[in-house]
Amino acid sequence: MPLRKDQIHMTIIQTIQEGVAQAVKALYGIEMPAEKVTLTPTRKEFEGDYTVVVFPFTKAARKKPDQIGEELGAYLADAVQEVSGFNVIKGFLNLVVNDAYWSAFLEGIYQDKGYGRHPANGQKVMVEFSSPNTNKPLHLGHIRNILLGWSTAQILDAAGYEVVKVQVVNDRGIAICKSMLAWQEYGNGATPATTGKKGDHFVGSFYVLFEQKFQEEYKAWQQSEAGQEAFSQWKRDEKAVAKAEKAIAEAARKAEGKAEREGKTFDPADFTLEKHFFGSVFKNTYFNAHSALGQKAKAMLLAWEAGDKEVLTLWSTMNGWVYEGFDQTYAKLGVSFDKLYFESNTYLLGKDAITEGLGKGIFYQKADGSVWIDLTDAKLDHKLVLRSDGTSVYITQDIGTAQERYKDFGVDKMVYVVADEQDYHFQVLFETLKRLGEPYAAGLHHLSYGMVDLPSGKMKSREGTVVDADDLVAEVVSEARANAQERDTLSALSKAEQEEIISQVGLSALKFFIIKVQPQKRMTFDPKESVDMQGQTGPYVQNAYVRVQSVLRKAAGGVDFGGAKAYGPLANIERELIGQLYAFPALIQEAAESYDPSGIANFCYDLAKNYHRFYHDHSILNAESAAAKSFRLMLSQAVANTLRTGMNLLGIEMPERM
RNA sequence: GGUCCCAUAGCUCAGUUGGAUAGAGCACCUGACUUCUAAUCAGGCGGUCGCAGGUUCGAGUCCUGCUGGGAUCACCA
Repeated sequence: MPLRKDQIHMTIIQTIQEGVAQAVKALYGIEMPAEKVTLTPTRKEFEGDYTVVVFPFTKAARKKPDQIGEELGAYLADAVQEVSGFNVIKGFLNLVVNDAYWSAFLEGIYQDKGYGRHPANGQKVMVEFSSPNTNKPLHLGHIRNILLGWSTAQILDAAGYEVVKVQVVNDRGIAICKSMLAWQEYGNGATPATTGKKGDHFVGSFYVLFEQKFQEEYKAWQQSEAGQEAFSQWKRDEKAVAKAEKAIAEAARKAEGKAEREGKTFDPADFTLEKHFFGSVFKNTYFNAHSALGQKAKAMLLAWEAGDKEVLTLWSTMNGWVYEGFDQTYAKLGVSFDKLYFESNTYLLGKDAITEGLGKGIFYQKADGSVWIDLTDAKLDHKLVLRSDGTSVYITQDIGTAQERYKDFGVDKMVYVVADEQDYHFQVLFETLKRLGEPYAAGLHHLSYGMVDLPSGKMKSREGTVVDADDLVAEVVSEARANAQERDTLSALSKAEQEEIISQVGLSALKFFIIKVQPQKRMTFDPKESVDMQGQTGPYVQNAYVRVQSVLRKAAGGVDFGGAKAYGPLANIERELIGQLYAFPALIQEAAESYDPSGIANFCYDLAKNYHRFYHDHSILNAESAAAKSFRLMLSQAVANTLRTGMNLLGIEMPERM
């Protein structure tokens, strides 16, 4: 009788742990809870499935590890039905689980395409990701964000949560005004349609144009009397200069070290007081107080806030172009959202919460009218939540938006996928929401991730080293196309089917490359490696799945799983594969709890790797017996199901052939 | 100056609650397609797990200090 799935999963490890706890009590009089027994998967080079570490018992038992191992092993082999054998090596007790147990397990799951997924747990979670600004197209950094957000959402779904996927569109502010202004001044009425450009790229080009014009203006001003006067006036502030000199020396030291490591030239002329002053100290002041373009952009922002009709029309037109572009990119990446929050609707939210919190003494007001929260007892700082003129800041908005979302969906948890430069912001936000007594406060999580670097260093928009999302997708897909043409395995299919597969393969290379790295780590993105399709890559995993599909097709009419029971003994690689399948549901749970999809990616790779080896070493359709054939087909089917589920959790689709 | 993140092979990365001789891929070298798809498999080469202490039967993993890299500490978002 096949065991029920949920029964079979979590039990063998627990069964052994119980057995060990019982054994040490009977043999040595040691009382110990079963879950404290250290049980690890047996290393490949030894025989066995699970290993009991016996060192912890040496003291109480007053015996040598090897002897304890022998005694425990004998006890377990006798007392635990599933344990069919054991060996002791250097104080480690390796236990062999009998074939019948594994066969029954496999038979219980191989038909289940959703194997590994958990039943609904009644909880609701919101995942926020992507959240772009509308002034320029998506780039590589957004791709990491989107892939993390999407896969986390899929994983939470598989772990039993009801998931709501949202993004906040940062559609207002000075940035979009810059694009609008540049279009108004230099656009001559051009549109994405008249230029044949994708909408987000079109608008982004005007943002770049604004920055160019601004830089021209600023450079000229720096040489002017007013500019030099500002500089020399600042130089009289000894404290500021001393601080700047320190910062410059530090920056120069780092740049020099870096140049040396990478064999590049180091130019000390880049680290002068004047460059530092105009580059970082004074730039905002210039934009706000001196720049003609800055004045115009700010005037446009004010007009927008005042509801100026003409400005609003231009704003919604240009944002509309951007959304068309974003939608195409999202569609290509295969992601979607359940709800969009627009900053233009939410930027005024949160004030009520501040007023309310002020009444409760959670916030305090300074003489100038500004409102603050004191978080020093939470090892944070004092934080402004309302300006002295009564207007909101970023965090005010986030408080209001969180409340709004809770009203909309009543979620138990909220996950924010945002780069690690905002770690502090989210600490403050979550602590504040906690003090406000929000019902979801315990379920807040910032899925923080490291920046994406290029082999040449940081991406810098000013230096034009930003990797565009659309270009990147096009590149991996065209690489996949070239590979497919060379291999010529798809020629029997229609053009549309071929293109779909090519896109699936190319995207899997890109997605897998990014998602296999743990979120909190900075990662180096080498474009050359990202299009690799051999080795530890998405296509490698897809290929294992495709091999199964091919075998199943070839066995058509002759697929018979019925004889599997009679098969035995299992080969090591077969046991190993089943052991991996066995661990999958718990892995999903773990990935959900840690909000980290990278483990799923590495699992898929390991499973595919073992399957490739199995496939190479053992014939399936021409197996030595009918029983072996049935069993291996069953195993192949189960591996394919698991690979597909696992890769889908990463947002990667599996082709039937490639 | 305060706080946070990161450091494992030439490069990119894994490494379960602390467990055996620290693993993959790429690159480089050698071999395997008459055989279910070679986007594959097998073998070789490659390590002071940043440094120094500490806890432990046992430390890449936990604690402390240091070094290096990154971020952050706005009435910006």
